[in-house]
Amino acid sequence: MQGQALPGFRDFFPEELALRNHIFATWREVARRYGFQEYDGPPLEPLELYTQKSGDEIVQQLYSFRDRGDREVALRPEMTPTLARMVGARAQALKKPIRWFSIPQLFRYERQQRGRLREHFQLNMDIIGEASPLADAELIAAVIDIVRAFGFGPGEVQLRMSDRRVLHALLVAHGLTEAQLPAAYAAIDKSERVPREALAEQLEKAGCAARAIDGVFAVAALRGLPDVLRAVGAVPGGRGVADALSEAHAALVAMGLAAFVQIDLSIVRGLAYYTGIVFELFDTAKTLRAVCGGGRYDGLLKALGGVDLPALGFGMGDVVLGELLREHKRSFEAPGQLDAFLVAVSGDDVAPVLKLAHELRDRGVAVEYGLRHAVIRKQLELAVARGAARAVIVGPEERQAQAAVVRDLKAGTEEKVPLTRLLSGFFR
RNA sequence: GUGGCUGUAGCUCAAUCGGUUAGAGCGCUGGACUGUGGCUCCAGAGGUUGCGGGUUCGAUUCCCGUCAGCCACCCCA
Repeated sequence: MQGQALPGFRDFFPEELALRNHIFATWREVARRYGFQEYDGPPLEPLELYTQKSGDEIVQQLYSFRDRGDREVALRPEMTPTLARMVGARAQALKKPIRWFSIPQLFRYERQQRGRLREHFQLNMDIIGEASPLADAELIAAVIDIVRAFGFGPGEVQLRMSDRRVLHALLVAHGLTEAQLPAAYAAIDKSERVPREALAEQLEKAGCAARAIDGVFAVAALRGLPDVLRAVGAVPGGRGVADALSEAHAALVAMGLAAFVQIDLSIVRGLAYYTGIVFELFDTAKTLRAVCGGGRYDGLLKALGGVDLPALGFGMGDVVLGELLREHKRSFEAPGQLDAFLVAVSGDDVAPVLKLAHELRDRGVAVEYGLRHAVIRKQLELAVARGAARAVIVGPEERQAQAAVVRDLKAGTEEKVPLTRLLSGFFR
């Protein structure tokens, strides 16, 4: 063993890169359908870009170091600060709403687990400069269409959505103070995985009264728009706070995507900067981590020192998605298959095969041949192993006839084809 | 960063109570079938049993450390 890639980093063997490329191609295709433009930024950024608003504790999770120019730098853990800078630089000139996407490789220095490496690729789609809930619905629809494009239905994946404004109003109505809200959000976020007693204990430590704690669990248990609207309608200050959630949901219903969507107030999202609708996509078996998460972060661009524009976005990583695809055995057509493998019967046929191969390649046909002359059986073996659709056999008899024998390697049938036809239209 | 479980060939696994030369299937390479692949047969390559130390006459097996993977915590891209 010559050693391996660093912990949490991946080598991509051809089959694995084929899967990655398939994922990227699907992402780009859906982004194109939704009219998003692709952008990118540097993988290495100044450390302050991530510490200035997130606090120093995040440095623990960052892949950071001091470079030769004595600068504190970090491999990007997320794309949003870069996006904020780029948008800020041209905010005046860009027509709103801005619809951009990117597929950055992101880095995190933490112990790896399944679905969680130190590096991954993540589709980011963001809409900037639009406060309407239709923007939220637009992004959620894109998420759903991506998994649909991979062949998943509502029985396999579900998108769960909530709204920070609704959570805020309900929690305050239950007697929680602003200072207690982060603890409450954390408890709600974990309400499905962690026993209630343990969460109650943590809320007590945060200073929550017993009635408030019951309120937190009541809020976390709310499912479905009717129940949410009823809860909101019953509290003071609840008027209108669920309008955006209702409108976005109605838009998704209008698009015909209702079967994929659940209103679920246990969805919070960990990041503190979310200000409105938040959502996550899960496999229904719930054996994996969230496939995707996102939401509205209206104050973030300004906080990052940029322009004050409403914004929302989501991230979808290639690791969990890849596991989901593998788990459901979603196959795909491996690209780059050979159109033909040329076979030289005798040593005298090698030069004609080279000539034919190059002429075919000039015409865009994917062609390979044996790099050392061998018996026909060996050449055909290699042709099959390479996944060639056809073998083109050139021997003394065929050369005499200005033709070649084309063998269909799947069907096992053969036909004699004139060289002129091989070079014009037989393959493409 | 903390705790638990695991580690034998490229892959899936075997090896009696601690017993001497660590095996098998698949895959890979070569050969037989001599102008046609998948089948069959023959042969071969490939291992510091993750690594280091300890106990023992003897360690894949028992103990310690370390590294890596998995799981939980932390955290959530």
